[in-house]
Amino acid sequence: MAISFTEENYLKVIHRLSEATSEDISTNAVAELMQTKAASVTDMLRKLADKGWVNYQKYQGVRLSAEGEKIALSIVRKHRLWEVFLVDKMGFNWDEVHEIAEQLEHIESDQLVNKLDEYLGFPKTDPHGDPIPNKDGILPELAYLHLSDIKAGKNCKLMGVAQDSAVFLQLLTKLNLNLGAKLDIKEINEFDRSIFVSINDAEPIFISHEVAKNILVKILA
Amino acid sequence: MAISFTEENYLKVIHRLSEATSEDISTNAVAELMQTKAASVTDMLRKLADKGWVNYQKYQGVRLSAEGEKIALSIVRKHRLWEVFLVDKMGFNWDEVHEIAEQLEHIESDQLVNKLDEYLGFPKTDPHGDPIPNKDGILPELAYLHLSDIKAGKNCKLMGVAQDSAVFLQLLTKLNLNLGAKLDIKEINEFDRSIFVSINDAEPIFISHEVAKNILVKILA
DNA sequence: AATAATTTTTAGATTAACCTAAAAATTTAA
DNA sequence: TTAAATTTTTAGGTTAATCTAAAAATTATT
Repeated sequence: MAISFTEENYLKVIHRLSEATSEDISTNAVAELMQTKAASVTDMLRKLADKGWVNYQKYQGVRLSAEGEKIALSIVRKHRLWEVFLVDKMGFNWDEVHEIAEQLEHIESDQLVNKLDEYLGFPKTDPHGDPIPNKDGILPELAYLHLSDIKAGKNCKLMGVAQDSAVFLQLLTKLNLNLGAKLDIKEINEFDRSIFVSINDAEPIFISHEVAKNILVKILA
Repeated sequence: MAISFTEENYLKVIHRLSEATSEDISTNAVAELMQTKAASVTDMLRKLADKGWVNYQKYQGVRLSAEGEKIALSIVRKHRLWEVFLVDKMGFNWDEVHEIAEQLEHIESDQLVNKLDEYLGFPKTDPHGDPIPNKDGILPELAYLHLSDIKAGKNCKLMGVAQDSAVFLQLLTKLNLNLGAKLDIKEINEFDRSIFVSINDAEPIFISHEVAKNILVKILA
């Protein structure tokens, strides 16, 4: 089924918003990222739902279907591969490539994308460190970051631990710091480098720098 | 002034048709190449004329303005550079690249085009042997053709001679065959391969095959 | 030169993507 | 748990690019 430029951009935006939350995406959130009006978004969501690329119930928000997810990931893949091309081969700086990649991501040719991937040496991330989905739409496992290295204001997800001593793991359990937990870093105290963080949107608590050093996270897009 | 995808394609098609003739381009000719209907072409020609990219009088056909020519050449440049990229760097065959280049030619970034040009080593022709305009829209000088090898019906321009014997050059002067002369080949006689040709739009005269062999020309765009 | 054939243009619709303004549903707050 | 605020949808239009059918202009033919 044919897809337009605009439809691709909507799917991409819904995908981006979905990475930051597991909730349904609101019409207004899409409108803001698409730089358009809510009424236009409503029209488009109905159309995307008709085509089977999103699940949408009016007033209830939207999320990508499996098919829509696949399309969105292929656009992300193209965008990020072209960014690598622009920086590594064309000599652009990392901060100059976004707008050009926004255009290139719509070029239609699986053959080209796969040849480009090979030409670039199958890069795992784009110049901004964002992971590049492979040709099957799988995002590569990235090296995780230590929670202690994340800046205030970032959202991240708990992906692992750096030590598995019983006392440490028991402490994590007590604090509700389980695998997959969403961490919203509110503030980092200069004094003792302790972190004021909201876990799964609960009331923020303090975590010591020592604990944070041993928590592995990934930043949510 | 902003230009759409479709407008770019119209300019490109008008440019292509103009290369084959010095006459105004008909609505139907454009419609055929654009794979659209004459009525749609009429609408678009009016719009392109409003924007100053073509000279158009109804029922009289169309030709590119200087501004339109510049735009068309920049699209041709991008198309042909991307074709070189696809063949030389991506490993496509020369017969696989046209459709992809049709998409890539619309990517907007002078910086990218010029970096690509440099990356490819400033190629003079695309994989099909078509010349690539430089960044100023100038087509590189290609190896000239012998007038004796041009088909009837073609227009060309006298660019040089293949011998500089005095008697030959004197003959040319007598026939008004000077550098830069426009040659309109009306007919080629099968019997002695002599050519019936109009020089600078004057009444056609006969030129022997022997003379034609020593005249270098380029086909007019 | 008059008529026939062809080409081109006009007139009036259609589709995709957008808009504004008003109505309806949902969420928040009193 | 109503009322107020906010979000979302509907209704009705706009613009770019297209279409078909009919009218007008041009070109070709007798």
